[in-house]
Amino acid sequence: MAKFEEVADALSHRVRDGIYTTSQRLPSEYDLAKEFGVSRLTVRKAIDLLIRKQLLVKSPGKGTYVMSYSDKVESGRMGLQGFTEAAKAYGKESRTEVLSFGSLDPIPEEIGRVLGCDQQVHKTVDLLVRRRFWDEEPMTVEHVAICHEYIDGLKAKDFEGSLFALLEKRVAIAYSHQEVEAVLMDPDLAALLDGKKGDPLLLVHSVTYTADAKPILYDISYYRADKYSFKSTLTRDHV
Amino acid sequence: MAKFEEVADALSHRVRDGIYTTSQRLPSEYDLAKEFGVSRLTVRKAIDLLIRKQLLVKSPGKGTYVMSYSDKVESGRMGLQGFTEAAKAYGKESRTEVLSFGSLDPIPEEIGRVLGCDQQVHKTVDLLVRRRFWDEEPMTVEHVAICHEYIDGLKAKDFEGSLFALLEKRVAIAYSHQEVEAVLMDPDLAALLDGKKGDPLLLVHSVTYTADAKPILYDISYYRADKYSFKSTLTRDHV
DNA sequence: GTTTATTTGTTCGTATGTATT
DNA sequence: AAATACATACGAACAAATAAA
Repeated sequence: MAKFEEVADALSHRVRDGIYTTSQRLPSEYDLAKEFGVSRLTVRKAIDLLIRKQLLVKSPGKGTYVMSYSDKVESGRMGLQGFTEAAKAYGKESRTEVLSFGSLDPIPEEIGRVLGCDQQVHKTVDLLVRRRFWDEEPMTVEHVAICHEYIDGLKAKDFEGSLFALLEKRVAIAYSHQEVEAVLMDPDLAALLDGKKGDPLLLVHSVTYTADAKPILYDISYYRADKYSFKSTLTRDHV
Repeated sequence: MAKFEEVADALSHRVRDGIYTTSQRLPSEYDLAKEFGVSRLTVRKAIDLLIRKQLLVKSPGKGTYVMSYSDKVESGRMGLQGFTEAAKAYGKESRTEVLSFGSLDPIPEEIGRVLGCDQQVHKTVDLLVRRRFWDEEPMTVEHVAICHEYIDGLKAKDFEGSLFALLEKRVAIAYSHQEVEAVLMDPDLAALLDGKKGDPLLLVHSVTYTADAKPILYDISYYRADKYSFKSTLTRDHV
């Protein structure tokens, strides 16, 4: 582990242990550098990391403070993660049922455009449909269009766990663009999600990319609104 | 403007002008440092800024790449901003109607806890209810509980513009915790939002804080789902 | 109200380590 | 194995913002 990560670890433990608490000012960068026996730049990198993790905030000329947070688990605090990983973080059981898996042909126009099929001829895209349970209650139905190259050789049964964990054995996942809408349940979804027509749903479209900005998958998911919400922390960048 | 911001500006212009395009590798940090006549650290800071702004992505040992993005405007790309500011960024007209404004008494338990009224006796909280239009269509109804100290002396009429702009004259806004849910419209909201009972709505709770992590306001907003969605970019932090 | 001390912000130069091709 | 590119780390100095004397 790098030095600045060790310092960041020590600082975040102090926050969790209550040595530094919400709204309290941390020691100055000079003092922390002296205490940890590192340069001030290293302390600044450690603090930057904890700001990116949304644990601290800074104010020029004033100091560094612990960010307020609720006791509830917030998905945004942990960055991009899949359903299985989120469930584990909550200490909940999750289970996944593969409803269908196979080649997507023909490829719908929007999916083809987003996944870059126009730039690459003969590109194959697979469609995976899954239903996911949270503590044995049906929570979400997802349709995932995945570029074949990243899941070549895999079978339906292989997708019963975390898709992200599976993909990361083959490719570095970097980021997702996500859009959240509210819609109403139709009869098909009602049957799958144990609800009824007209119930509220969160509809989430997302596209996930590699570190060199190549698309990996296009996901359309429906979440039961009474069981799921999206949390995030937005910062005001003075740009 | 600092040097690293000038470099960041130049780089982002090159991205917008298509000199560097999606999935293309940028010149190395050394080369950019030489070209701009600055140290490599300055280039790294510029790149870091553009990564925070979600314009670039890096991969160790490989290089720096332009992040894929859609042509659509994304609120997440611009960080924390209010309705008025978002409308301006879209080039849309927005209008705000103040439905009510006055002291909130008694203060509901949850709001009091979040705004820190338990730590500070005799704290006053005001309630502001507004309806907001987007291109002359009713888009959202918001209930905002604001700590009185930040809006002392202001009148209902003062809240017809951007609340953030108003607050920033008095206090530095740093971040918001936000939660998005899907719910159904009730008759009261239907009348205000020009919809009907049972239409889908996005319900957003948010709490906004200062840079030293003190709460400023608690906001509960209802957005017409057919007119509004939340976009964000999540990154996979390898932590 | 001005000065002074504190704290964060910026920038350089330099060296070495690690990951990828 | 070598070249390239990013990652980490140190020391030093000055600038800018804030708060307290």
